[in-house]
Amino acid sequence: MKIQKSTPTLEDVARRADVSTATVSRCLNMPATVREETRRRVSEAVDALGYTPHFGARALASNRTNTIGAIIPTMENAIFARGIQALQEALGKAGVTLLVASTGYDPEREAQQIRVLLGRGVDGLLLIGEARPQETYDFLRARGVPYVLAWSYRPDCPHICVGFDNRASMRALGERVLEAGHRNIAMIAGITAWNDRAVARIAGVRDAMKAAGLDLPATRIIEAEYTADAGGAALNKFMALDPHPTAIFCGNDVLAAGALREARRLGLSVPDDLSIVGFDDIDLAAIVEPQLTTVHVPHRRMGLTAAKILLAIREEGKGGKSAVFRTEIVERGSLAPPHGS
Amino acid sequence: MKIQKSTPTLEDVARRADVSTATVSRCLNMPATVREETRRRVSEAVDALGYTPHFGARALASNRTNTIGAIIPTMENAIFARGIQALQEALGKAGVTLLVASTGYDPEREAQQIRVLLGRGVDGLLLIGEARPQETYDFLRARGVPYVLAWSYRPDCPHICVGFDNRASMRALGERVLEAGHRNIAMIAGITAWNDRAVARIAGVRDAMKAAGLDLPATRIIEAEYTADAGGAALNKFMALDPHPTAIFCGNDVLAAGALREARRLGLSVPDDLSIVGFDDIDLAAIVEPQLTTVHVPHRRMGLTAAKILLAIREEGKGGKSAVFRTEIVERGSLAPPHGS
DNA sequence: TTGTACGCGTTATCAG
DNA sequence: CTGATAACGCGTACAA
Repeated sequence: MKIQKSTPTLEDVARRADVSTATVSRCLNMPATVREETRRRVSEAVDALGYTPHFGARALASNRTNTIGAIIPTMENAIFARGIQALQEALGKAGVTLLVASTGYDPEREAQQIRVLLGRGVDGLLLIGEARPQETYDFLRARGVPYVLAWSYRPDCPHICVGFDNRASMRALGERVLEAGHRNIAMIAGITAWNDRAVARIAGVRDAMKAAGLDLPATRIIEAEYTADAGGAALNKFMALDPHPTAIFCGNDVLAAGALREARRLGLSVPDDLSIVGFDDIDLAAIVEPQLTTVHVPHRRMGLTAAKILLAIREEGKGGKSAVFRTEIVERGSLAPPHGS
Repeated sequence: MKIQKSTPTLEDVARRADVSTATVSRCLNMPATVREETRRRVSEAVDALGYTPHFGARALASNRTNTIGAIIPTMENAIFARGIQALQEALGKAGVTLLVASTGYDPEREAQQIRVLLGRGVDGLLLIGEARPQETYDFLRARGVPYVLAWSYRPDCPHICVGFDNRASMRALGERVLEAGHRNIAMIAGITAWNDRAVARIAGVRDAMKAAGLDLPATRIIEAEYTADAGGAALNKFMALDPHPTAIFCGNDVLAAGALREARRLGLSVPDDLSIVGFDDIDLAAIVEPQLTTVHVPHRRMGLTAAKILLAIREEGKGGKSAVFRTEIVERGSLAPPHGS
């Protein structure tokens, strides 16, 4: 008596069902082409043995993995977490597995992760944003991997994108702030290196100001990591100015929440002494006090749409159309006209 | 002239470096056994071609995947996001890829995801908490997959765990609340079905109360999804009671933040009219106003330790020891003695 | 130190 | 409808 310790293989199943391995394989992949009776015998053997196909072998032989890869800056950001979760759900329903990797906003690590995922034979790739070294794009193209850029969209982008126009969105918010009467403005931006969303959001603010004949000099912009603490520290510097800004744009809601907290610590009242606006409309935006005026982005819908596009590309080999989402401004309590206007 | 469209293989590299495929393979896996000069030529060819080993082939030949799977309830929860991120970083440094799947708190989907990951040949598995059907454990054992339970620990747990004692932690917080003088208490708990953390946290509150000769009847507990809105709704119900509770325990910080917001909406002052305490100490806890008194849990360190254990198990085949973390109470502004004490 | 050759579990292409 | 059998890309004894 020998104990079957190792995982059962196709051959084990074939032997038990008294057919060839080819037939078993067909039962699993194209059941329609197998006689009813045979199929029954096979599937009986399959679950008697608790057989599971070996993924690696299957990938090797078929050159297909039913796998999509997503490479994001970090999981510790609610916006990616939500979107990726939605992506995963949609993919899962189609029988496709999602592999997630993160880069810490480092383009080199992104390139490396792309290799890893390609090595794992992903059928397609989701990347965040457009900013990355040309070599990375070259590599992608050389390999012929379908990829989609998410969370970012601009007119004339030469790639398949599913996202929204960060610049135009921020410009719209900028106009709203200017309409309220603010003229002394500053911005706590995200780190712009290899982050086109951060860059675009700055440009959006500048667009709005330029249209009003104003300027946003570099000295009025502080780049900060996407943490509440960094947002608070930046706010502190701005408030040391005299006169200090009456309105502060933040690269995202986390920065804005941090700025808000720091303002309170300084004894300032928001929005009476100072207006603060964010971006993304994550849950946090409606939890802090006052609630944040911000730009609402449909993260989950973007994840869903990305899934659709990725699946379509995978099926039809090529093609795939970009998808743009509209954002909208959510007015809450953190924005008001400046004093004396 | 033919364009190399398909992925380069070991053989391509070998040809280009003018060595055998075996040597290339060795360069990649046991560099020490290859002459310096040869190694140089090979690695040159490798990145000239942008070669990446084919995962499936490697898994097939070596019967090893360098892959660990993690199955979590959801990515949309900061505590898992942080822990998983840390896990991934630590695993990545060891050259191991992390596969993440999520279940939406559904044990059936968990069982299914386990199957999927096993099919992909993961060398080990990280699961959240201890509560799952016995069949799932049986299956795991039958397959001989090493697994670790995380975010949860209790004395006498028969599995390898890396976590903290939810019950004792919440009991400690409960004692603090009772010390402050509260006697009229309620709890907004997480959904307890298949969630031993939620169950343990309730038990912890009860332990503390029982020790003080008090009782927490089921009518003083509302189970809510881990969202701010659900927390707010639950708080609303409790405040309709007369007399209403003076202190409210929350299953986690998100529930607490939601309760806090709702309290403000009702015109209540926290902590003057009502004390609210949370659990987890996520960033949010220090952002809301007043800041939350809560239980600090070292999520990142747990992820790191889980990685270590998983890697060790993978290396040594079996074994592996549980790791317990101490939590600590963080006193902030949301807890104060009740009125008139 | 390096090369040869076989096998890993599956799919796909043929004949039957 | 089913069965041989040749890939698929890599790791690893075994030889040299």
